[in-house]
Amino acid sequence: MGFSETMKAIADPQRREMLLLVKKQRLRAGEIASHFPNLSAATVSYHLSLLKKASLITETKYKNFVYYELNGSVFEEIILWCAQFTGETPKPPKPL
Amino acid sequence: MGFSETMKAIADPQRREMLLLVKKQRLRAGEIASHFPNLSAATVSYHLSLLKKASLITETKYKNFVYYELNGSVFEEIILWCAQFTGETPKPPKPL
DNA sequence: TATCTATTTAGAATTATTTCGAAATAGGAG
DNA sequence: CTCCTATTTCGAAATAATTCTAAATAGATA
Repeated sequence: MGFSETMKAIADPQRREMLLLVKKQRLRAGEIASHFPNLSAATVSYHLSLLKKASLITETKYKNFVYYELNGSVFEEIILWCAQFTGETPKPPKPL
Repeated sequence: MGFSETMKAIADPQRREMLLLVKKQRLRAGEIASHFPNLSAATVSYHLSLLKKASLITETKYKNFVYYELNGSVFEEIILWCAQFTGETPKPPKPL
């Protein structure tokens, strides 16, 4: 997926919370959903599908469970993109 | 502003293009708008206001012009946030 | 096979974002 | 003071994102 979709996925605080959950350990969809008592399982599934489309997580099916885990490599691309905006010539503020 | 607003601001490709423009040099709102022939000046002003609320750019008023320039420091915060998801224990994929 | 559990998909309602044209603001020029 | 230029704000229309319930899917178990 493209950079826009990745950033959009990360822009949502509930999806960021999901990333933190699967960072610690591989989890089933239902275990993730149970961390969000105010969301339906269908809504959590929707958010997970966005994270998966953005390659931020991967899924593995086993028995009738779906396991999700983090894919850390995409974050390195984001870091590279951000780095072009940091540190470059501290630019003394010239008068207009 | 919060992290969500910052990421949401960056998630839009037109706003990212604006960031690249003001990275090179401080520009007036009208100069930025002229890089987007398919957008009205009002729309560009709206996007710039989002970037400003996210502290990704700063504005300076002089005569009846408004100058925008990049604020690189926010990108360092994004990099720090992303770094927590990279490199941590390459995690051999265990069987389920 | 019939049924149960885990999860996703479909469809609809709600809310948020993007965009425009028109009007408002602000400062400079005549 | 009056007009002009640069930019933003307002209000409305179009588009996209989020959420739900209900139905569908898939695999396990009795």
